[in-house]
Amino acid sequence: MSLREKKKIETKNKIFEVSGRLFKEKGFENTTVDEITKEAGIAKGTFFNYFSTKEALLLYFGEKKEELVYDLIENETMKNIPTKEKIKNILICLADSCEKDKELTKLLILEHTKYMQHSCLGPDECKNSLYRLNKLVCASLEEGVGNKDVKNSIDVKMVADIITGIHLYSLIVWLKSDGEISFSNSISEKIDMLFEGIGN
Amino acid sequence: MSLREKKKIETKNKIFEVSGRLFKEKGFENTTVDEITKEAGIAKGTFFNYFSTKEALLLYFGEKKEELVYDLIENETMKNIPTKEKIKNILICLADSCEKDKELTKLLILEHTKYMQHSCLGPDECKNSLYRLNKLVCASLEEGVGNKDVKNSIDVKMVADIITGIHLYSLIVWLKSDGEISFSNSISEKIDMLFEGIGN
DNA sequence: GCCAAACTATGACTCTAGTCATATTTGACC
DNA sequence: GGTCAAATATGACTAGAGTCATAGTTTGGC
Repeated sequence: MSLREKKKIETKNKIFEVSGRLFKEKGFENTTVDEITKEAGIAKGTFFNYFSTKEALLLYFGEKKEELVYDLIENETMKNIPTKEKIKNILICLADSCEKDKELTKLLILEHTKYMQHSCLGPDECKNSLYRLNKLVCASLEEGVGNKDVKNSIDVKMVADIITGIHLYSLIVWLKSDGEISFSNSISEKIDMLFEGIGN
Repeated sequence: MSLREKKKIETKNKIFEVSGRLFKEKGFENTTVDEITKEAGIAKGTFFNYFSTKEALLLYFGEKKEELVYDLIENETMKNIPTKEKIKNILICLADSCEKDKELTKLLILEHTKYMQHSCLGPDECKNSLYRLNKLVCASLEEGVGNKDVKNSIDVKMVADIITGIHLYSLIVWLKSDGEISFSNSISEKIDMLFEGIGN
């Protein structure tokens, strides 16, 4: 590795490390790019050579976090268990990961909502965690139709959308709550309802 | 009405009118508060006497829009029809309203997400359209349990959350699409699935 | 009509994200 | 180890949201 490459990685890590500390200390909004660069010992302009906006840095934190959780989820999808359990497990993995850092989760939801609108990326290229979840659920459901765990009359994509929606709104309710609700518990019960139906 | 009150209403309307035109012409982001105030013939500081932030103005547009749609929805809730149909109708009303101005809907989703996090308002005081929907659906479901349209073993609040989630994610998918999808159609099918269940 | 208090308008100012022309550093080649 | 081009760093600068001390207006009581 060349000196140039080494320095680049070092600087990016320095920004990541310093900003992580500052965000925890004073929150994302109350930390300025000026502070980050001063603490990191670089010029302000340099920051923007590494992250196109302050929000892009936040998304980078999100990516790092997702790398971890999607490894766990990958594992779950391999298992040979009933479809309902598999989908529950996927959602619980995600929920657990969110529960580990509520503040970051809040900020990321906001950023993802923002980028959802501005980016011209279709659902497929988009790195957004929701789309990723949607595709995983879709795959599990297709498997479920094959296994006869799931009615074969349904439109798999539509059900994946329902489940993604359940995840998203449960997340929002949990974020708004003061910690008395468990995100993963509430998700699990909702999936049961969807499988069994609510009508008489 | 005193002169003072009259002037206040006049100024607020002027801001509303001018900004509505500018937002349509060049979009929300590309319109500055400076431009709005110049066109409206007031000083910049005055703007902030009426709307605490530029985003608050956007939320005001949202409120005006919601006033209209919630009148229609109110009507639907009065009708004596099967619970499933009633809930579908509520969601379709909302969807139709969103479909009338996609750009505004996009911006409002973002603002609501933002305010969801900052405001310390609980679900009850919050004007957020999602919470309002949630409560309406909750009421219809309770009625449905009474009518035996809906299983009485279910947790009504939880099902209302599922339905709100379906609405939210369908909205997001529709916003991202290039108009080929109909928001209200997709919602309707999803509600059928929830009532019938997807499991075998 | 006059006055003080309450309310409203004003625009210069601050704060911060993001830009960009310029300066510095690095690496490849001779 | 000198030279050039590409990559990277720099910080003065711009733009736009939001603040606030001050100036101006309205009102109600006398």
